[in-house]
This record gives sequence, C-alpha cells and structure tokens, in this order.
Amino acid sequence: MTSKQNTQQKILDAAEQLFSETGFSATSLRQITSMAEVNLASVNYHFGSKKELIQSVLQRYLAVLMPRLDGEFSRLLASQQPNQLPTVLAVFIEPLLELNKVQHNGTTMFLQLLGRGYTDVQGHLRWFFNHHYGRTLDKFVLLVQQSCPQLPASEIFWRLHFSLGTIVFTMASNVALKDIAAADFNEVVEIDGVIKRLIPYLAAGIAAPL
Amino acid sequence: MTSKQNTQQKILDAAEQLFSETGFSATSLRQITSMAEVNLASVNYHFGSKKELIQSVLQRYLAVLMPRLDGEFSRLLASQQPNQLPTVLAVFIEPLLELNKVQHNGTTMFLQLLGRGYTDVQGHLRWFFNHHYGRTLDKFVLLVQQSCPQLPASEIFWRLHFSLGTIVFTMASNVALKDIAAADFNEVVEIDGVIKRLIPYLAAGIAAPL
DNA sequence: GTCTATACAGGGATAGAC
DNA sequence: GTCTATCCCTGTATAGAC
Repeated sequence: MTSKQNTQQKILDAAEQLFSETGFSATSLRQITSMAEVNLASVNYHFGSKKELIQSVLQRYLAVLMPRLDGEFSRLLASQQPNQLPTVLAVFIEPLLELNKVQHNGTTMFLQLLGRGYTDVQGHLRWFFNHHYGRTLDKFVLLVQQSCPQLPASEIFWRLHFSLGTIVFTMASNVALKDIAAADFNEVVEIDGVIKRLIPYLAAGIAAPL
Repeated sequence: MTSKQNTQQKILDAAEQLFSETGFSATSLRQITSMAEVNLASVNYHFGSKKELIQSVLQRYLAVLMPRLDGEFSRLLASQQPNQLPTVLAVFIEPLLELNKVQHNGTTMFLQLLGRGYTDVQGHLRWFFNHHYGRTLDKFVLLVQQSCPQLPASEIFWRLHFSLGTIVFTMASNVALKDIAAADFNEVVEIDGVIKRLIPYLAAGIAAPL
C-alpha cells in the first residue's frame, strides 16, 4: 500500500527533475528508474508507458493550476461588461506563480515541462490537454472574444495558437534565453519577469488590427 | 565522383520527404536509406550523424533564402529614414514563397523543417543558425530597432525571441492547425495565408507599448 | 498487487573488409 | 566510397518471485 505510493512518487519526482533538465526524449526510463532507485519495469507497471508517465508528471501541476484558472475565468465571465484583454491575460500570473508552493521552483518546472511537452512529443499531450481541460479552455476563449468584439472567431483562433507558440517556445528555451539576456544586457530575469514581459506582447498581438 | 553526388543527393531527398512527413525523431536512418536505396552506413559516412543530416537538409533551403533576405535587409538599411515595422516584416514573404521554386511545396517543407528542427533538437540548430547567418540576423535586428526607437534593445531582444517562438511553433504544428481551422471554421488556409496572418500579430506584439 | 529479472525489436553509430 | 556485421542504447512486454 504505502510501498506503491512510494514507488510511484519516487518515479514522478525523478522523472520531473530529469525531464525539465534535458527534455522528454533525451531522458531514458533507465535514467529515471536508476535515479528513483526502482526497477525499470515498474514504470510500465504503474504508468503503462513513457507517454503516460509524462502526462502524469504534468498532471500533478495541472490538477492545481486548472481549477484555479477555471475559477478566475468564471469570475470574470460573471461580471456584466466585457473585460480588457490585458486583464484577462493577467489572470494567469498569480496561479502560475503559486505553483512554487506545490514544489520548489514549481512555476519554472511546470512551464518548462509544458514547453517541452508541446514541442518534444506534440501530439498526445495536446489531445490530453483538450480532453481534460476543454471546458476551462472554452471559458478563456470566450473571455478573449468578448474583449475583442471586432475580431472574427477564426482570427482569434489563429492568434491564440500563435500565442500558445510564443509561450511554449519561450518556456522551452527559458534557460538559454536567461543566459543570453544576462550575458548581452546584464539583465537577471526570473520566471516572473519573463511572464510579465510576455503579457503586453501577447495582448498587443492578439488585439492587433486586421 | 558522380556516384558520391548521387548518393548524397538521394539521401537528402529521401530525408527531406520523410522528415517533413513524420518529423525528425520519428524518422529512422533505416527508413531514409531504404527509400534512397543506399546503404545504412552511407549516411554517417557522408553526413557524420543524423543531426548533421538534418542540418544539411535545412541548409539546401537556407542557402537560397538567406542571401535573398540579406539583400532585402541591406536595401532597407540603405534608405535614409527608418522603415515601418510591418514593412520590415513583409520582406520575408516573397523570399519564403519563392522556395516553392526550389522544390515542390518548398515553403511548407522548409518552414516545417525549421519548426521541427528548433523544437526537436533545439540546441544545435540555434548554434548552427547563428554561426552561419549571424550577419544577416544582425541587419534584421538593426532594422527592427530603427523602426521601434522607443524600445530598449533588451526589450527588443525578448520580443524577437517571443516572435521566433510564434513562428516556429506555428510552423511545427502547421498541419494540425490547418486541419482544425478547416473543421471548425470551414477555412482552407494555405501556407501563404498563415504567413500573412502572422505579420500583423508579430508587428503589434513587437511594437507593443511597455 | 507489487516488484524483479530478462528478453525482444528497433534505434544510431562504427570498425574493418573490400 | 561502399557495405557488412556488430555494438550499445532505447522503450516495451512478460514470466515468475514474493
């Protein structure tokens, strides 16, 4: 009973650390199981496959993040008049930064996992996300549509995917970007700095004139 | 002599087709060499490794694209007054679409390779790109800085990387996005449509107020 | 139920014969 | 330059111990 929980937990912790350091495809199950000090086969026993392990690692964060976001979206939708786009986007900041309470460096960890997830193995993670959190996503899309009434829904579709790309790519290359910024501009930028730089960029892009 | 050229060429053609169909990591050297009807070991003999083969496939396009872009950038820099940001970005459209003359569906092929390349194997492609085309890149950055004199260089650095993410991610998931757009909005969007949708988004994001 | 040891097919890379 | 044979690593599946 407790031993099952321990094994699963040990695998998840080791996997999370290795995934965020070197990416999904570059991390082998043998690395994970040897760091977790468990048997190789236990990954497939407990999680079924490497893909499902990746989803489980992300799920630990999503289970905390998405209900919070859903609540914020519902709150904004309940107000009578449409909300400003920057206001809608700013809703992400707090819940994302609170992931630091889930785990040390949780925000960076999660965003890096998200970035690597969408870029490394694309397909199955996108499906997983839509499947589990489609409702929350719909609320967000509705909020954006209300804040940009001049834009057709199809244009918003494209621009939200552009924005997803911006976020995911930035987070996947977060470490490299921080290093370059430090070297070229003597700037020390932490994850919240990156997030706050992203907001005006995304807001302007999404609301751009046709 | 001719046999060397032929073998290299056959490998490049087969690799390009398979890469753009199923991505880099999902395409094995054995698939490539059997489609090209050459020996497995010849890939490593002629290109050194799978990574370098990927670079070579991209290089065929970059060798056409980058000199053209460099010329356009120089032309814009030569004009006395600073150029509008949308004008600077629009410079990409023509040279990108002309890749269709290099090969059938060349533009899509190239952008997909670029997208997959940056996301699949991140590190080495970035290095390769900066190393070979750093000068051209510098001209572009200068043009953007001139068109946004109110923005500090460090902010432009971040926003150009945001934009790179937008482009790369969009192109990597190009096929999926086209399918969704077709299903949800009855929209048939070709690659030039995506490019032209990107320009106003990017321009607004880069020039966003602080 | 949980864990271990082990086998298997497929991957990239490479040494050496030709 | 080319080709064969081989090496080591990967994810996955399963038989059997506890």
